[in-house]
Amino acid sequence: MSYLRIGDLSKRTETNNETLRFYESKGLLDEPRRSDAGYRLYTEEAVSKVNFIVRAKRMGFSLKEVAELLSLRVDRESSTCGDVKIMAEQKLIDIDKKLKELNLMKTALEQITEACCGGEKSAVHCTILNALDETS
Amino acid sequence: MSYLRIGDLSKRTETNNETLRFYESKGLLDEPRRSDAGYRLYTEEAVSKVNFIVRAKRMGFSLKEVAELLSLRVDRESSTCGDVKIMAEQKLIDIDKKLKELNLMKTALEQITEACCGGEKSAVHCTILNALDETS
DNA sequence: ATTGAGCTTGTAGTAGACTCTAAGGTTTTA
DNA sequence: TAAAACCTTAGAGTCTACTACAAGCTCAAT
Repeated sequence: MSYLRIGDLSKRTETNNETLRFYESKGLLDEPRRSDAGYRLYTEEAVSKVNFIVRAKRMGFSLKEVAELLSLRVDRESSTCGDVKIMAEQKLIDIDKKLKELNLMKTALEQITEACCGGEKSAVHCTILNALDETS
Repeated sequence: MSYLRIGDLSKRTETNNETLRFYESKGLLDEPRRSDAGYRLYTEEAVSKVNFIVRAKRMGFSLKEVAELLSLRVDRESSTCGDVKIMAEQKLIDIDKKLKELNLMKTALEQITEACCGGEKSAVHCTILNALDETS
């Protein structure tokens, strides 16, 4: 099929051309193939990769952490297991922590919407902090 | 009971004095009572509030968004329901989205650790992007 | 009473992550 | 074929969120 130019890639990934070049300069994206004129030519793989970066950033991971996540690569033959496993497990711990905290916030927000209009709760004042207190 | 000085508060909240003053300057923290000498005197409520800020930031919310979350306040009497409810529901949508994405990442990471050492999968190369592909 | 830890304000500096501009070459479309 | 839309690099500028002084006051402990 046909290649993607930087503008095509940015349109499909909630980014823009400058950001994509910036990610490349930071090593998050591989240097792509170039056309004769020097235009960057991307494959579909780049779309997945950029979308992953965008999502991971939204989760609160820094670009450095995103780079680490992307670098997790198990090669069965070269058996680089040790390091990869330790790192993946650490990231799993981070993610579980985020999941717990998000779930708490969710419960708190649900209590607020409930307290708001016609809920059972008779809260005179309901804030997210009150709601969290009642949650824990 | 006794008050908390800024150092006490920072020690209990994964922050430091400068950051707390910065948050105050940005309106995330109310201006606290002052001692005769002008020292900031905090209550236990401030501990909850700062801890909430720290957690929400870790979830990828910007300070602006954290301020919005903190401002969600239902007063039964003044019934400011409409706005609060709309905003809380929007934040719930954001949080659900983050939860979904985190869970996907979690599954992917688990596949990587599994592919790593002795798992059933016969992946020659396993990266987080491959794992995510197989997940979806 | 004095030393050291802790607090004050104000201002400047930094790191991370973009974002924009300039000057110019390329490709597409009317 | 010429305008409009797209691409290039290099470098400067911006925004967010701190972080680090400087100069000085206060509090607790020896």
